[in-house]
Amino acid sequence: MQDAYDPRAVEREAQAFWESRRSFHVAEDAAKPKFYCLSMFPYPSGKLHMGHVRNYTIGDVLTRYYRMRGCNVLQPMGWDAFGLPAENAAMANKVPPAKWTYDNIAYMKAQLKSLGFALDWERELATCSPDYYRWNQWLFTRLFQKGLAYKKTGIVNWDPVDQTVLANEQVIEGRGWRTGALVEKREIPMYFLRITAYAEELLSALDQLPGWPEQVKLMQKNWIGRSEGVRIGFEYFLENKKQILWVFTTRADTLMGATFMAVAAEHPIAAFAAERDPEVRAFVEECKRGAVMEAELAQIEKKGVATGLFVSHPLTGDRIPVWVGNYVLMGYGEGAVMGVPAHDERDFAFALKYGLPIRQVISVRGQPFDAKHWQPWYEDKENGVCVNSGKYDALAYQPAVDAIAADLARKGLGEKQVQWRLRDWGISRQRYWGCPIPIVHCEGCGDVPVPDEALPVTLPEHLVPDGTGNPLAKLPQFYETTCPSCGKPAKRETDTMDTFVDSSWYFARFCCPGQDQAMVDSRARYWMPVDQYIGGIEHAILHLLYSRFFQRVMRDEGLMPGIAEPFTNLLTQGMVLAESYYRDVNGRREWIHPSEVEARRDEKGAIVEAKARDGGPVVYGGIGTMSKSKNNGVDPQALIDKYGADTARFYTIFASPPTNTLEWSDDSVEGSFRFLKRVWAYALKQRNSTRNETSDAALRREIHQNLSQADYDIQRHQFNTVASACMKILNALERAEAGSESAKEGLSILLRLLSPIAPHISHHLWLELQLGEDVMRAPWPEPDPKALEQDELELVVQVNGKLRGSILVPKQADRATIESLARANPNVQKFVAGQQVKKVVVVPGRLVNLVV
RNA sequence: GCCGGAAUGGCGGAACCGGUAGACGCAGCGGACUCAAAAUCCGCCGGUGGCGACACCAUGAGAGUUCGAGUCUCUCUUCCGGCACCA
Repeated sequence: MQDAYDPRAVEREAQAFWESRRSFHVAEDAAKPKFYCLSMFPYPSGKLHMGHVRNYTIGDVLTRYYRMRGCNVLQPMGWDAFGLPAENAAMANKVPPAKWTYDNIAYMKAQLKSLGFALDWERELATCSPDYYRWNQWLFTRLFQKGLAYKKTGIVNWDPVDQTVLANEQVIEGRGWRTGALVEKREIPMYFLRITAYAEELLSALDQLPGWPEQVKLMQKNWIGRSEGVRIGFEYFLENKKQILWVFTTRADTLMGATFMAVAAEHPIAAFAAERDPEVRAFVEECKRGAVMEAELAQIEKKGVATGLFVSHPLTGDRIPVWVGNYVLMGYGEGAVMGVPAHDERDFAFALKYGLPIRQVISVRGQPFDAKHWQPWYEDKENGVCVNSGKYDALAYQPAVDAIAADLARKGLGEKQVQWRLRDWGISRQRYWGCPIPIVHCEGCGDVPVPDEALPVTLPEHLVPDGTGNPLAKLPQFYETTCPSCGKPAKRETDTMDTFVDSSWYFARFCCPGQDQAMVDSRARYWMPVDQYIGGIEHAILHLLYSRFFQRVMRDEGLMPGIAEPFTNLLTQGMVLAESYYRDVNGRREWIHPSEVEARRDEKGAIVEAKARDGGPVVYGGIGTMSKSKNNGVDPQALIDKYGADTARFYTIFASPPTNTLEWSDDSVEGSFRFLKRVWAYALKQRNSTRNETSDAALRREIHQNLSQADYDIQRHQFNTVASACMKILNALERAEAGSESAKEGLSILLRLLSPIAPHISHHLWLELQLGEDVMRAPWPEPDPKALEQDELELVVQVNGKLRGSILVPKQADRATIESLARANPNVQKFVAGQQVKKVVVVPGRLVNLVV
């Protein structure tokens, strides 16, 4: 055994041991409980970043823990390999996205191996491989035939200079990222997946997911957004033909207060009015500029223009003006809303701005209406009753809604309706580096899905995009084809799928390596659902919702009968954050890596001034996620090279609990390395000491107390305190005599506790001290209840809730004994002196509180 | 703007159910070893007052519930994540 801890040698040796024994390979085994532990697969962006190291270390800790607990654990790894960054890199370096992606995969795979993760590499997959994406295509054609995939128009960001569709990320302050041109909205035909058909189930099933964080379930619930309301029709005449403008509202009780209508700029009424009225046309045009992001739309100034059209109120027949409003979303409800200024904050502001009438129809506690001191009565469904509403006066919320809905129904101008916020999932992307949508457009037959025997539609891998549209659309060899139905010349669809499609079912594919006849096979029914899924909180809504949707789609295709939910337990890892700095170069931000910046801070730690190493001043860009675009990523490779994988793993676990954000700090890594060196040194000391049979009760108590706590902590996924427990056990061992039987037991416990976090050093020392053959296969240590027993307990004594002393009491002491011991404490007497004790609170095993 | 989350020493964090606030570690300070440095080891380490025993203050701000609040309730502030074409 080497005197000094040499992580490189230890890690090379342990990894060779695992490799030679295929230690991480697993197969279906009916004799053991299965445990499918999955971390979100990475996008092969180039190198691993700290978020990956954190994510996969957490997964590996659980994998190794459950193995030691006797489970058959599957932990696979793959690559979410399609996506925009590959195209950007291609443009920058003139290299095809395929080559860039495969090179990155090779590099990152080597990095993952060097970190010693217990991954079954025999199941590796990449979503850009035809073996994988052909099943995207296969499933899509099934959904298309069922009507669960369909075509309609969708709105995209359009760069008028590059003549290309931009991702939201490529729109910077309303302008194209490469051209700087003002971005426009454009409607184009796209394919959609009918996720709304599953809205009800996706919502109600959240209640049966006890293993998911409440936070994530709530976010999904709000995203799906079920609301009950009334669909109301407002009649109008257009060229002497009766038409109906439909709106949806959750506050039908305020219908009598509707004084205007607002429609989205994309609404047919707006288009009609724009044809006749230049002012409306100009406004609609204005609405078309700018990006499509909801976050942006929600923050713009609320503006509108009157269309000159009027509708009639379905109950009173009053004439109501129709406006176009830039705050009305075409994608939600009917793309039109009724304006009730007195009882909606946004309508109120709109009415004040444009001088529209405000009519109070709900009253809370009889307060009179007063525009100057308007309160959001609207919110108060509990206490409000109808006023100024004719026959509905004095009705509360629900009776008013019921009565109004019934009256509307009688006229054919309304019905109760359930409305969802969730929209169907537009999957078409006008991009090259993605899974081709398997559709052929035929003049005679329309949109024809590619038949199974012609799948996959293979993506050519040699193209280099240039930023002006999809190169597939310029490649006749790709798009020129014949119709599968009639055989005549036809054009292949050149859009590719949203990469979220790829990641919505990869977990099932991991179960079925080598299967080339089907999307998944019976092995998926053994492994699925995933028992523990681990990934960033930023995926709380979209990725997880799409996966839940896909699992149901696969269930309904008969691929995995009865399995509705893909992930039984979910751990949402916090993000790894770092500071960022930039300087302005010709109006653009040039991001400077934090390691190149020296910052001056005030006494509270806030940054007051920052300078780049080359001397120029830089602007503090705030703390945020590590990202390429902000050039603030910390390369874990440097960490591994300097300290080894075990230190990198131990640090990420120890630095903070997994669900917290982790603010990167180089300083703290040193302590983790120091700890591992001390473990090494202690093991050496124990190996060289003379053995004896002594049992050390105090040492055993301390070790088993920490073990017991660590076991609880690992089960509740608070891994940072498991690492702390390892340190505490080592501290205890170092204080005690090294040759005793208890010290030997303590080291054996320490190495097993440490092995999921720092597996290489644990593996090495386990062998070196002849504690067993392979620590990975050793049983997880159990706390010994006998070691935890104590004859005397220390109780805290408080007077009026303030700590005044402590007492030592026998374990079996009764209340009276404890109370008299507490009163006898001198410091307690000082504070009780001369006052009457009104009450004594005794918390067994903890404290006594005297109330005076 | 909407939805979700977080806030505890100089820093990361601990405190499981409402019961000793600051475990464990980092940084810092003092010391040992050394010609010296690194490494290692020992000690101190929230603030104020006090020689000291100890006392008072302190968990983003303000209120409330309680014998007792970092933990529960309400209001607010700041920061982080998501908002449907980044993955």
